[in-house]
Amino acid sequence: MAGYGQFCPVAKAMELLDERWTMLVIRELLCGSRHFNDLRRGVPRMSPSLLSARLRTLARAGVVERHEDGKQVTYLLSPAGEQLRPIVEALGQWGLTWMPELGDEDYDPHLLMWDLHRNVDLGAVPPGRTVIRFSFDDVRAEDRHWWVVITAEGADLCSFDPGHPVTATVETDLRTLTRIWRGQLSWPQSQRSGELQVHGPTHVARNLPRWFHKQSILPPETAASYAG
Amino acid sequence: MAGYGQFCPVAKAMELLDERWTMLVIRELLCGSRHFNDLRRGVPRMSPSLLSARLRTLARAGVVERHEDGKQVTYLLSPAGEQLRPIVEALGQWGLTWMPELGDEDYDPHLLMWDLHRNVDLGAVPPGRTVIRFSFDDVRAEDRHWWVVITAEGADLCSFDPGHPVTATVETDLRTLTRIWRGQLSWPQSQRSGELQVHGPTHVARNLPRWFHKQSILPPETAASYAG
DNA sequence: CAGTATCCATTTCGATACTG
DNA sequence: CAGTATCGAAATGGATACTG
Repeated sequence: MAGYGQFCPVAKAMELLDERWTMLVIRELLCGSRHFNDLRRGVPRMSPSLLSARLRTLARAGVVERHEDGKQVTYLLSPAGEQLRPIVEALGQWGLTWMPELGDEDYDPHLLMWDLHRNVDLGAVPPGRTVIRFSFDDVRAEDRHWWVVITAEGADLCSFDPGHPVTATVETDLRTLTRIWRGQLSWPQSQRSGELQVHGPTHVARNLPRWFHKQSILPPETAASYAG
Repeated sequence: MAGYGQFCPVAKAMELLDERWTMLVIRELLCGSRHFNDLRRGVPRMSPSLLSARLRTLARAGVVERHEDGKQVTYLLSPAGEQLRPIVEALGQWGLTWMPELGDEDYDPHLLMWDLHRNVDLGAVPPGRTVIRFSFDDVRAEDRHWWVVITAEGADLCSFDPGHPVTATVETDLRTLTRIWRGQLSWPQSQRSGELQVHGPTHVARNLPRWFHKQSILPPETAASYAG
């Protein structure tokens, strides 16, 4: 894609940032994804070659730093990339306010659970192992059940029964949990209406909403402690 | 172009905003352009059909309002569009800081003079008619000379001699004035180095930098008073 | 002034398969 | 794990001319 041929700094910024997927890759990096396959999970509809191309472009532009530590490849935002954080947050806030409608395509249990599990507030969850099963009654069998396994080390996401005893079960539909997660609906509200039910010990049912709490976009230090 | 298939508000915002040219059209509207051909002057490399398509998309999304007053068609930002102002400003600041390099393609006397003339601080210019001629010694003859005619009513831009007596002449090269205008170089600095010369009465030479002063992005009321 | 219409070159992207 | 390779379909948009 050609540039805009304008000296305007907005134009120069958008030459880089308005390419398809680019802002979402940056969002993933802001959320703490550091490795190629982590990033892929955040943008699963993006082909790996395109993700690779975008990362190269961002690195060339000085927004992303690519580090090779032996076999391990790590992508980090440079200071320039880090300074996009308030912009990405503002775009998210704007999107939530002014483009609140979702299409059928936008509901995705993989993406939802991936985002939920990486926003577990480890400090809020009781010590020991906690296993929460999520079940979506309106999703095809294959993607219906999810397990979030929380220990002091972090939170893991499974799409199959990991075998540990389940602490509590959340039964709902994909739209409801998505709307809660986007901040358009509250947990208690949806529990009262019956759209979402938590089965398990009372204290768990009461506190669970606090365990999954979307930080707007996690600062990198915080995100690092979640790496799993 | 298909959407992203993500519930993330950033993704929903970018589905609209990351299409090529879209942010520049919004920038133009933020600067106070209200009519099709005004907008074209701000994005001259965009084909009219594409501009038309983008305006339609933005109107459908509720970011732009299209008003027909008789034959006159006016485009205005809706509240949703207006709330993009801080984002566009932040993108400009980010672009200036982190993508400061310009390519040869980015230097454009038309665009520069168009932007300069619409940022004249009418209150700072002495009463009566003031005519400033700008001459770029490194631009092909056709686009070398520009006249900015300032009266109480507003500032007009001519690419031909309008015939009025010239109050002062600015001689420089396109790169220098572009860099000044982007805030990467100061007027006095470039005058000292000789890259820019103002020929005319001393008080004019001294004050002229204050007459052209880029407001980051003009609020609409202010912009309206410049419409001409 | 405010756009439409047309048309094709180019780009871009998605899908899929494959590799060290 | 971290990508590359390939390929074709789709769409994107640039150029130009034209209209009420």
